[in-house]
Amino acid sequence: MKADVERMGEVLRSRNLKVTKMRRLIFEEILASSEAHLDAGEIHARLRRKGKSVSVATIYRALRLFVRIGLVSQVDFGESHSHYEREIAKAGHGHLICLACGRVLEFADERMDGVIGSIGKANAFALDKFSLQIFGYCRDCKKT
Amino acid sequence: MKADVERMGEVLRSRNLKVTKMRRLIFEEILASSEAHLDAGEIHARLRRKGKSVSVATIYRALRLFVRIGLVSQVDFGESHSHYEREIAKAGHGHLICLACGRVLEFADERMDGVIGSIGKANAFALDKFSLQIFGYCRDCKKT
DNA sequence: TTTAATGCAAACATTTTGCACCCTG
DNA sequence: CAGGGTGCAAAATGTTTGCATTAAA
Repeated sequence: MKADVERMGEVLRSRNLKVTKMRRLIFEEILASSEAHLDAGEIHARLRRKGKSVSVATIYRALRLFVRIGLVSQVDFGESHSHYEREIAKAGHGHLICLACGRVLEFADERMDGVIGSIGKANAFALDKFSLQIFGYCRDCKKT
Repeated sequence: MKADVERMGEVLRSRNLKVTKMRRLIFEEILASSEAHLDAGEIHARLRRKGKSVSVATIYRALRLFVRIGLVSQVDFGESHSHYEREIAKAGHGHLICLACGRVLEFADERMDGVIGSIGKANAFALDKFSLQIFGYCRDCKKT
């Protein structure tokens, strides 16, 4: 986690971008709540609760930047806003979203990469990334 | 296509919903431009161009309804708004999105369903649907 | 006729921008 | 101290809602 923040510094410096207090706070918040798949509003609320007041504009600017330089990835769970998580290298990584309680589970299945690679090849696409959301009902919710 | 519109009528009637002129126009527009993966604004613009003025509220209400009753599916290409396409039964259906020109290609790969089914099982999820977007550069754009 | 659907405009939610000021490098 | 970063508030998007009116069944 501390190492991640240091890496953030390196990545920023290597691009002549500044390592500011706000960027550190925002990035740390994403790391600290990796389970939660935070959205911009939630990041704002959590920082505020800790007495760190950061303007929403700064949060959105930082998030966009983090995504652009590959520190964070932007994910969509079928809502009207995006969520953000630390960029994960794991192969075949995606999310299972419960339609009842909203819970989000991560998964990683190496078979995905193979299938997606061949889909790309079949369509003459140079692949960059993919985004897979699986919707259903989680263990607890499917009972009811 | 005409058959599809009739099916729309049946589905609506079976739920005591009304088969209105506006709903027909909106649904026909989605069918007619199935390649285009229209968004709400585009549907509004196309209908207006044809001299059919439909309020945006009606378009959004119809789209939400169509999605709810399974006539249309809502897809997300990483933009700030949704696109809509006729609900497609094809197994393992997803989209390839070109990061340069924005072109959207559909694909269907039966292997996907197997992989996704086993991911669901492994996580005790009762699957409902999935959404897969693959981002990259299309044949034309990857050259440059 | 009765009930759902529509249009309009206002309200909302999310994200972006312009600009004066501030801080990191 | 130069140039990027921040805050604020206003604007831009995208979508939803309340309410009076219209049109299916």
